[in-house]
Amino acid sequence: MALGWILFARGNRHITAELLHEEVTKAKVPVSLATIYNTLHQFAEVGLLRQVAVDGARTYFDTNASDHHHFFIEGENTLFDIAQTEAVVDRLPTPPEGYEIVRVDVVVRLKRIGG
Amino acid sequence: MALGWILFARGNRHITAELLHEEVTKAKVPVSLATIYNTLHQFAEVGLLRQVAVDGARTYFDTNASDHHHFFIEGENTLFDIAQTEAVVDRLPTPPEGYEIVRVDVVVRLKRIGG
DNA sequence: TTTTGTGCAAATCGTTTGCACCGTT
DNA sequence: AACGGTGCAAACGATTTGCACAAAA
Repeated sequence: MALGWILFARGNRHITAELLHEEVTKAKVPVSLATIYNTLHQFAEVGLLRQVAVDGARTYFDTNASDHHHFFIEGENTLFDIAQTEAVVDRLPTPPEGYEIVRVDVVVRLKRIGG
Repeated sequence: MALGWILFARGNRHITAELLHEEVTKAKVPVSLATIYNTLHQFAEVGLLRQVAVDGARTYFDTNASDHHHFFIEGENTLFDIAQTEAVVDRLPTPPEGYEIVRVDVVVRLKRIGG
C-alpha cells in the first residue's frame, strides 16, 4: 500500500481512481480498482487527499489537501488548482441555525474559447 | 410530458431524478426513471433547470436556473440556495490562455453543530 | 487459535442508450 | 407509407461491499 503512495508523493495532482489504477498497473504493482478506491478513501479520511466533486460522474482526488479552489475544463475533464493569490471568496455566508460550515468548494468551469 | 412539469412549476426546489420519479409516481403519472432523466436533461439544456454537481453520486437539478450558489448539508444530503444578498465571490480568477469562464459554482458544505 | 488488516470478485446503484411504439404528414 | 417524437427495458460504468485469505497477537 505504502508502495502505491510513492506515486502520489511526487507532484500535486488531480486524479480519478481509474486513472490512478491505470498508472499503478502500468508502472508495476497490479492492484484492483477496489483497492484503489479503498486506499484513496482512507487517505481522504486522514486528510492527505481531498475529494473534489465536480461533475457527478467521476470522483477526483486532489493530492493538495490545503484549502484552495479549482478550474475545471468541460469536455476535457481536466481539473487544476486556482492559485491562492487569486482570492475568490471574500465573505462567507452565514450558515443556517444549528449548522456550521465544513468547507467551501469553488469550481470555475472553463471552456476553450471558440470551442 | 408537460404534465410532469406542473409539478416542477410550483416552488423553487432541488431534486434528484430519483426523488422526482418517486413524487411523480406517487402522485399520479407512472413514468420510468429513464424518462425522468431524459426530461430533466432536456429542461436543463433549454435552461429551465440547472444541474448541480455536489457529491459525485447523485445529480441534483435546481428549478432556480439563475446564477446563485448553494449550501449542502452533509449526511442529510440536502441542498438549498444561498441568498443572493450573501455575496460570496468578489473577484473572478483569470482563466488560463485560450479558455473562458463558463460558470462559477460555489458549494458551502455544512454539518449539524455537535453532529 | 483468535484477531486484525488487506485485497478483490461480485454486487449495487445512478445514469444512459438503443429500440419499439404511436401519432402525424 | 415514411417520419419524428416519446418512453422505457436493458446495458453501462463508476463505486462499494462482503468475504476469503494472511499476518500478528
